[in-house]
Amino acid sequence: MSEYAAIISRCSLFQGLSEQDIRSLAGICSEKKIARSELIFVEGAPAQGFYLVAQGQVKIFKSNAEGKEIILHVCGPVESFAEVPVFHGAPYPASASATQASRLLYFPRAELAETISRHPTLSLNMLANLAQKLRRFTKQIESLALKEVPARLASHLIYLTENQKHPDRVTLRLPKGQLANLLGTSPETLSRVFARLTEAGVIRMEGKDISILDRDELIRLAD
Amino acid sequence: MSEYAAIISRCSLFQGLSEQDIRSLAGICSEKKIARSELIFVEGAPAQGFYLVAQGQVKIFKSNAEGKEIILHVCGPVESFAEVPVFHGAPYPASASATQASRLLYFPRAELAETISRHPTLSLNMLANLAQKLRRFTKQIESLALKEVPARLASHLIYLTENQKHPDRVTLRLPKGQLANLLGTSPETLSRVFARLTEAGVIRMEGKDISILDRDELIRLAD
DNA sequence: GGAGTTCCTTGACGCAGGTCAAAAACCGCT
DNA sequence: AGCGGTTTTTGACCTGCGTCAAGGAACTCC
Repeated sequence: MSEYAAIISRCSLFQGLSEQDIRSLAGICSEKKIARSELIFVEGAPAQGFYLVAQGQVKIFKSNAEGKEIILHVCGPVESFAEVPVFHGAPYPASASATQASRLLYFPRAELAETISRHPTLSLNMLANLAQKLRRFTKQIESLALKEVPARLASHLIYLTENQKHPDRVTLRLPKGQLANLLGTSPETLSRVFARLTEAGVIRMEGKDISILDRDELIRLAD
Repeated sequence: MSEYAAIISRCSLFQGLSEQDIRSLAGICSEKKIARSELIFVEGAPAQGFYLVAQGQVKIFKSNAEGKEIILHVCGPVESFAEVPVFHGAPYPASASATQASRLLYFPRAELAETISRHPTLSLNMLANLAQKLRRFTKQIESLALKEVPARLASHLIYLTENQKHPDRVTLRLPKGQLANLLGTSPETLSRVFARLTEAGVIRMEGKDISILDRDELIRLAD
């Protein structure tokens, strides 16, 4: 099995496809190497396909004229992004750039369309995938509109501990400044909130490694 | 053609289906009458199907313990909501209630699954539909995180004028207090911002009817 | 080892907007 | 027309957090 096929077969989008289908997808896609902090596409650019992260990490974000940015999503290996524009010729609704040097697989829209229509499984996977993203956005909107920064941070920390071996220890996969953008706040404010949580004995920080000392309190803070 | 079939055939989800399919869908669904401000479902409740608005208006929202709420979406006639849970047994991610007395068509998940898998067109419609909603959420997140209230209101007003006959006149379909929830602010703040815009000669208000006097300025304010 | 970079923290300050309270306008009903 | 209920407006007050500025800390590259 080719390396591309191996990556593709591990992506949730393509679960349940035959080995032959995977091979044909591997034939369709092309590889892109992206340097750290390089732009992959900008909001408003015409969209011709979607991406799958093979290695590295990518952020999807919006920014305004003053350079303030909000991160919508962070994608690691075997996650896909920019599927949305595939379904109506519209331009990308947000920008993407690499937070680490990355290797991506790119699937052009045109070649993909045929595969999708031939495979009900694939449509259903994509539906589940989009539905999942909608849920996450829902949570993010709720956070921004209804919670203040300490609650947002608390629920993010709890979220990070979920689906993970050790329940009381997390490692941030993002620099703190970027985490601030993800939570819709400023680095300064985030730093202060971290300090307060440490002060209160709820967490302990060593660089990007965080220990949860009082999970119950964290849950209470998250609302 | 039955009344249900007529409504179903006007919904974007079901475009391109045969008349016979529409009839079979009409057979699947059931009608629910909902009084103004009645709850349709609450966040966290198990989800067994999705809805289509036949008459009236429904809001999808989240609220926290203190009763603060953020409106995620407002649906009018021939719009569908709560499609997301159809694709994974998960509970509703938000609550829904009627902002006006409404009649809804309800499609149970189980009966629907069969129809979906039989109709690639339907999957593609749903994909387009979900993609559309993702775009809207993207905008909402951007608004909340990157813009202040006047900019949010300005872009909402501009949005309302789009897809509409008269470009300089809009009628709010929501009470102002609810609009505040949609924009992620309080009725008091919204009222003040409206007053400032009127003062500045950008708009004129007569109850729920708003005239745009200076569209360019509104666009500038929206960022 | 020193000189940039990039990232993080801390302090001081100001303001957008949330909250509380009360008045005013509006609405459907009888 | 008048009444009880919502909805909207206005004023006064207060606070969370964004911003500016400056100092550390950690990492990379000669």
